[in-house]
Amino acid sequence: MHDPDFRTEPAPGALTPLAEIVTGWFTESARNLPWRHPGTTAWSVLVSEVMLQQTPVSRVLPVYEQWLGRWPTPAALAADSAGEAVRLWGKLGYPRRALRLHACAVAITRKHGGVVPDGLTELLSLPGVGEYTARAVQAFAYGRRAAVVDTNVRRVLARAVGGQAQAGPPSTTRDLAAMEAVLPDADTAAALFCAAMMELGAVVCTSASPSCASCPVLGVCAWRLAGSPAYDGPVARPQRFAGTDRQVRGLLMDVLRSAHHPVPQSALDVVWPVDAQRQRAQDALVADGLIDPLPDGRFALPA
DNA sequence: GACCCGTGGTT
DNA sequence: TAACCAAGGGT
Repeated sequence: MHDPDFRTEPAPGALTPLAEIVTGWFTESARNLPWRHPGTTAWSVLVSEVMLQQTPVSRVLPVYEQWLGRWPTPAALAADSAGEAVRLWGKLGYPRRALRLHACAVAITRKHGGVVPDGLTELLSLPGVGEYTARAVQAFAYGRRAAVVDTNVRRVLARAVGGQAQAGPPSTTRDLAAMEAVLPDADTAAALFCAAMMELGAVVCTSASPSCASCPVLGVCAWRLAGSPAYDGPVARPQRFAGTDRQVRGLLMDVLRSAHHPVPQSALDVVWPVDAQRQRAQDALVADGLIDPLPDGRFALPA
């Protein structure tokens, strides 16, 4: 079978209108972010991607600079302690990411000759590197064609292509297929498109109140062309924070980060009045490897 | 798929 | 002010 009208068949290697517009816009107006600078290493891309997981750019920037200033290579971080990685992580949140990034540095140093791998399987085997981060490294560090799908890309695809106000529940299979369908064929064009889609979602096609009036994709957006119908899909239930174990864990870690020496149990006990919950959180942090119980009964960041 | 894991700015 | 939101990953 073939298309009876050859003129509707895009030329091999040609970009879709969406890709054409988004990449053109990105080339003109991309934010100036340090991990996009020329000379950025694969390691610095990996560090930035992990830090940016669930954390806004503005809060990542200072910590990113500190981390790479101190640990410019995986070997440099691997030679330091996990506790220092956690301490310099500061208040970025989800400190297990710091622990995993340190474990990444060790694995890269020992198993990959100090070079961040570029294969999907090798990347996915690294601690803290999932479907998003692995492909982000392939695309942004190595310029490879990879379907990079984060929350921004999911939202832009849902609107511009799917005609929906919001993205449905995440599904790696569906999400990757949706991105593959519009991803340019060539390596460089594909990587640029991924970055452009993320940027559009982060800056223009935002979650709550998108700036459609200034959107470069307005003319081809399926959602706008459909009259901006309201979202009718499933609604995720909100997650609380106040009073949860996560808050208690955060308070405990703040004590350990601030103290530059081991602390006694009493220093941890003062952060939360509910003994059972505080103890549960503390035990979980020990199990996670974020707190190191010393033989003398005191506690410290991991060695 | 559901749930857990931090933190702080914005609405 | 409570809820929402931010370049996800692991179990």
